[in-house]
Amino acid sequence: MVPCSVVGTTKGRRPKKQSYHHGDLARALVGAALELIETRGPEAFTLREAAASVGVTHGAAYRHFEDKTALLAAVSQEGYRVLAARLGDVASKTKGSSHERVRALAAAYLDFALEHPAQYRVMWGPRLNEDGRFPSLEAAIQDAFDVVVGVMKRGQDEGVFRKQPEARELAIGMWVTAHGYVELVARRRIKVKSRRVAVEYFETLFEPFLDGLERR
Amino acid sequence: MVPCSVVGTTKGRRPKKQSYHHGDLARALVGAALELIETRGPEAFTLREAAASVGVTHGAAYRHFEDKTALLAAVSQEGYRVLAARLGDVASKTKGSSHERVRALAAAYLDFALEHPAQYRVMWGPRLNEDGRFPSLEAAIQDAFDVVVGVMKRGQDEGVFRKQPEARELAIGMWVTAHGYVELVARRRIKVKSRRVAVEYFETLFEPFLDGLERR
DNA sequence: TCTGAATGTGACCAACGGATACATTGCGAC
DNA sequence: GTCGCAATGTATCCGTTGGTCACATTCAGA
Repeated sequence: MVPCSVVGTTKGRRPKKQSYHHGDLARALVGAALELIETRGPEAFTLREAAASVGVTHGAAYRHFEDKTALLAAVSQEGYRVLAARLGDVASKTKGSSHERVRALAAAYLDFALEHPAQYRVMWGPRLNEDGRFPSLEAAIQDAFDVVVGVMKRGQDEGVFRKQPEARELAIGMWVTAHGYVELVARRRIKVKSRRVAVEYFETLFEPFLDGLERR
Repeated sequence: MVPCSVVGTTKGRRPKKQSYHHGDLARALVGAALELIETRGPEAFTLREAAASVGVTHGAAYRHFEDKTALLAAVSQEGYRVLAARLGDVASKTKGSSHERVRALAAAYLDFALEHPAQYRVMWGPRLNEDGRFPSLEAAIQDAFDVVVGVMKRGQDEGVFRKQPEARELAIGMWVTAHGYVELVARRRIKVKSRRVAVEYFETLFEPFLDGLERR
């Protein structure tokens, strides 16, 4: 499997057509799409260019993706998969108080979003799940979200966080804040010099929310 | 001026070509664009259709807008103009404490965003101000933002809100929260039955932030 | 009234997303 | 092994879109 190219290894080099069949075109297309989106922006992204960049006619893409939107959904899903993995890592490896865990979680979220701004925009982009298309994308989003809910729940179980509202609501509050902040930074409404500064500035904004988490 | 149609009066009826020149095509196009965007979504919006809907060739649009993006920028600017007006209204007319004024401001923001979800998406859409195009759009955004800063400043002057961080930062915190919330609602990550419920739910999420505003 | 600037038209272009008929290939049944 | 079919990729076509340009029409000021 995966003879020619894998996600992240699609750097420019066209596999020079060693065989009629590609091997794992679906994955290669997602990789190419990711690269194009990150370099030229989601708006400029075209199916044809993605196909060409892996050495294949644009028609071939339709064997693996129903439409352009479906390919974008795959890119989005891949993003949520990586995000969930990172969040899960942070959640399990962070020692210390639940407060610190939440802070680390937020930092990981910001890091991901600011490292891959274009992909992040796809992940929040056009209505990808209109009428329940792409249930696997929906699941990937849920996975990422569940990590946050888990951390909140743990904080409650340890008696550090308040028990009302429920962990789910606390997680939503955090998501609202982090995402809103990312958007304002990405759209240059908040100007920060570096990613590190962005995270630091966020933490001061985030402090009231953290205080609000405290057990009453 | 404005002989044929004005923003908001472009309902379907084609002005049946009474004259070769339209009169105020720029405004009419923005109105038509708004209507199309709100009905079919920003992605499906086309310049040609907007031009056709006001009874004009698509080429004519280019006499008034450099590009499709420029037309979208105008739609966005119109949105910020209305938003700023509404916020200004609420800010000046709300009696009571500064807390209540901030709450009312947030409610007005949410109302606007949830009333015009598609336009709101354009307002946060593709990178419209890349490299400082559309300075007037930038100004419109600033106007809306300044209303919020003003309310925060007033709260500080009255000694109700803390003086650190500055009013500007407080306003940003509020913007982050409100916008993040709008996005989660619009993308159905937060499910609410009605706009009223959406605003109510927001206020519970928003409470910690309001508490954090308190003078120390 | 005449004339140039502003505005709208119509034809044209390249690129895109999508569909379809056809070519090539891998793989399981025999 | 080889045979046949399903999977995959190709070539070509189509309608639509954003954008340009030469030309037509109109308006307004001298």
